[in-house]
Amino acid sequence: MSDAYDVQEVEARWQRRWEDEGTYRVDLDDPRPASYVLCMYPYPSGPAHQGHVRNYTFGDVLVRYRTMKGEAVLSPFGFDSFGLPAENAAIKGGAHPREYTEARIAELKSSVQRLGAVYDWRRELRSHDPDYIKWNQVIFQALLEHGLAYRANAPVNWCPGCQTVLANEQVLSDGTCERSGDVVERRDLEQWFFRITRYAEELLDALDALDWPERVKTMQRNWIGRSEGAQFTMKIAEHPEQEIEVFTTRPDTGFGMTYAVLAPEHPLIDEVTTAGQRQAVDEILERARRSTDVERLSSEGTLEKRGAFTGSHCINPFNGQPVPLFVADYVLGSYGTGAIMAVPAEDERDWDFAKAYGLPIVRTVEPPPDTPAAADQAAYAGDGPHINSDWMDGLDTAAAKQKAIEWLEHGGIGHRMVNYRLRDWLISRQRYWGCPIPILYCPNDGIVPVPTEDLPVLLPEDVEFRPTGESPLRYHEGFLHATCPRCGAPAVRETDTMDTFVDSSWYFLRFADPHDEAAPINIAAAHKYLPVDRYIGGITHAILHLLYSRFYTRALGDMGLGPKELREPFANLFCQGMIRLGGRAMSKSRGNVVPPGEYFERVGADALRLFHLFAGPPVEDIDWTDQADEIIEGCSRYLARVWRLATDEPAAEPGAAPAGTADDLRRAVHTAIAKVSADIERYGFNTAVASLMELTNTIYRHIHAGTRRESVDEAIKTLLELLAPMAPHLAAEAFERRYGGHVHTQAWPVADPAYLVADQVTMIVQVNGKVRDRLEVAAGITEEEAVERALQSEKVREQLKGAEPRRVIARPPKLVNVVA
RNA sequence: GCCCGGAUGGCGGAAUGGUAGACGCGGCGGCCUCAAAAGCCGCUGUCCGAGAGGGCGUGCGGGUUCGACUCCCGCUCCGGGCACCA
Repeated sequence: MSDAYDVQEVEARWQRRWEDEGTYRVDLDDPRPASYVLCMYPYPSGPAHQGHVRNYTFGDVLVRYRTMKGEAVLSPFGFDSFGLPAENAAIKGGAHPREYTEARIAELKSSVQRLGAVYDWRRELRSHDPDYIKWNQVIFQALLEHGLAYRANAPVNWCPGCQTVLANEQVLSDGTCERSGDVVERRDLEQWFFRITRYAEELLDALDALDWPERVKTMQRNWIGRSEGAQFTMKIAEHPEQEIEVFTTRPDTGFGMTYAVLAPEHPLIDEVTTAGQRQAVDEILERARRSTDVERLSSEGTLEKRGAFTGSHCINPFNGQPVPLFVADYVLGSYGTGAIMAVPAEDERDWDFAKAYGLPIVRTVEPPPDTPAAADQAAYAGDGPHINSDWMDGLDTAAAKQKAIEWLEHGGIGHRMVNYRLRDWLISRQRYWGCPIPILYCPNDGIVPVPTEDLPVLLPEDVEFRPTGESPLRYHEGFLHATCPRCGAPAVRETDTMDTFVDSSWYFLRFADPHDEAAPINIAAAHKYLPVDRYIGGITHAILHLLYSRFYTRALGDMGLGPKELREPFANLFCQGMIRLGGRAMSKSRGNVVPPGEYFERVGADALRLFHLFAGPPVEDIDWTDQADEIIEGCSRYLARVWRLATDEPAAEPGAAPAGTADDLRRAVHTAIAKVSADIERYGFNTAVASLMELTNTIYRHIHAGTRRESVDEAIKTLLELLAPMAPHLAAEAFERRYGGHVHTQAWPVADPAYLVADQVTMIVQVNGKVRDRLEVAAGITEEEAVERALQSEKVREQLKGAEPRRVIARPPKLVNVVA
């Protein structure tokens, strides 16, 4: 009888041992090849839920696997500890955000450790720590110095629920806040921005080479939204001294411009509006101001109310004709030049608008016959021969574009232009629980950065949270008042804090040397570990965090604060599927979490880990159904089966002859090594676990069949090694008891190709593509032999009924197909 | 509307164009036991058949191929992303 496996005792003991022995600590002078496996650092919302468990299990498998492969794996952990929930708790009368957050961190850290996931805890990092705040602020000032941070007045997204402005990336396409779900309002405010647009082109171009999920790359491409075209100026007929600038992707359709449109935010509106049109224009401006983005972007509603003639005209440079100048809210002030040439024949929106206002439509591209466009029922935006276009007539779209741009350039009217949808990153937040923006406002000197030696600017502790939701910093006299470091005058401190995505945009660089006192990033250390080799997290961060981090990595490198040649922070990205319960993503805010605690107690961390690895392909979402508990039981049963195998089976006789080289068991072992290794590399954890189960079944079958003890012993040893990354505690305990030594410091087994091929194989014999017989043949069977054996088969002869086969396809030794 | 994913037993899911359903869950049967639990062994897509065996079968309709879950064309449904960005 095997000793009972005391899950609680064994798991706690090994966890302590890995920590005490520093098994997973790495240092700069480590001679092993360095690598970096990282799970996205979490917002500490309390004890782990199954989503965390799944994420950290995947990461831990890779850390342990790569360690056994002989790498020095950097595996750090930290907490994205600033953020709104802590402040909301305080507003509701709870504890101070710091106490609240630190209590949640303790809970999460404890459940992560209980899972048996291994980290170099010396490197633990929390974004609300004074040290991290300081370096966050140092970076902010470097960005300011390099013109990458600036303050500007802009129409911004204001979330009434969160009582703060949001970045564009935090507003969903239906115009609601991604966090609170409230409808976002537009406000004109002075805010801090990071100039991410300076990197738009590079951020887009570099995507191609990244080993990331294609859909994440596509989402980023869409978000950056590059479009190529031309920008040119048009004279205003009634105001010859003024001109407007427009951007178009279709300069080839210039002869079809029958009107032009200014965005309601355009600075020239006042000047070009005639007295007679003043009222109509003002109504549009008023409407646009009042509108939320949702309404403004909605394609619903009558177009008649969405635009107005300004009374002025501009001159179409292509044909010299005056065309009416409108103002309409379908043109955005924040994209391109805030003004467009309108070509209704080749643009759907312009078509609708022209129809609504009775404006002329001139085709410049011949629509294909038998289309709504050919019947003058719709715009045609496709390719085709140009018409009504003088010197572009007959050209296709690409050639016409090229010629039009050259024409604009020669005439000094305009030039080639690339525009991006991406806007600068608005980082100000009117909240308390975030990193203070280290800026003073001086009546004499204006915007003055807090001197580096005065950093960090920390949050005052003695604050009062108002039920109005306003930031308490605005009312904290001690925080608010300061002295201008330049002129000594009384100055006022910036009370906005930074978006928490600023914190998460560089933490992975800080992890390389999180206690460096000289700089935010230790460049030598960062150079050694980065880019991250395996970055694992949810798809929810496809745009926000991952785009900002790519920007920050570049900006830091260019400013000399990070490795200059490091452009991409995450060489490989893996987005695990989420866990759903009741049809919705499992999350604390939805209140449908299944805490892992009871599983730790009942079956242990290993069984829960195995469940997450086995339940389905890691990229896919999984439903936490009633079956989950049964499968977890099954995983627990499987581990018990391995335990009995390791503790009941007699070990090999000392000095006995090595296991036979030709036996099936050894072949099964090496097949499993190859399969499990390849599966771990490609995140195929579910099939890796299946192969381990298969190997276990095979070992039992061999024991019952009386296979030599030495072969069985060898197989069990390899099984435990392969299992070690997935069920680290049981594998370690069983291995130590049976073989002595620490399984996690063993070398990862290597498959010997000699054992991957059997000498006898089952050959499939088909007649007309249907399996009719299976024959045992030598692996090296020749084509002629294979065909002969197949034709001799009783089953085949029955099927053929004496007829001669018309054709025989042989793929020895796997298959022969007889075509009758 | 546009762009991606996906659809396989009762369930989760496996399958470089070559035995569909690995592995597991659930179910059924057997062994062990006084009995149960645990464990071990076997069966488990579906229909016909006592059996041997055979028919059908990877969302639907076509096609390519000796051979298609896999490739191509056209749909249906589900999930996700984008959607006045000129």
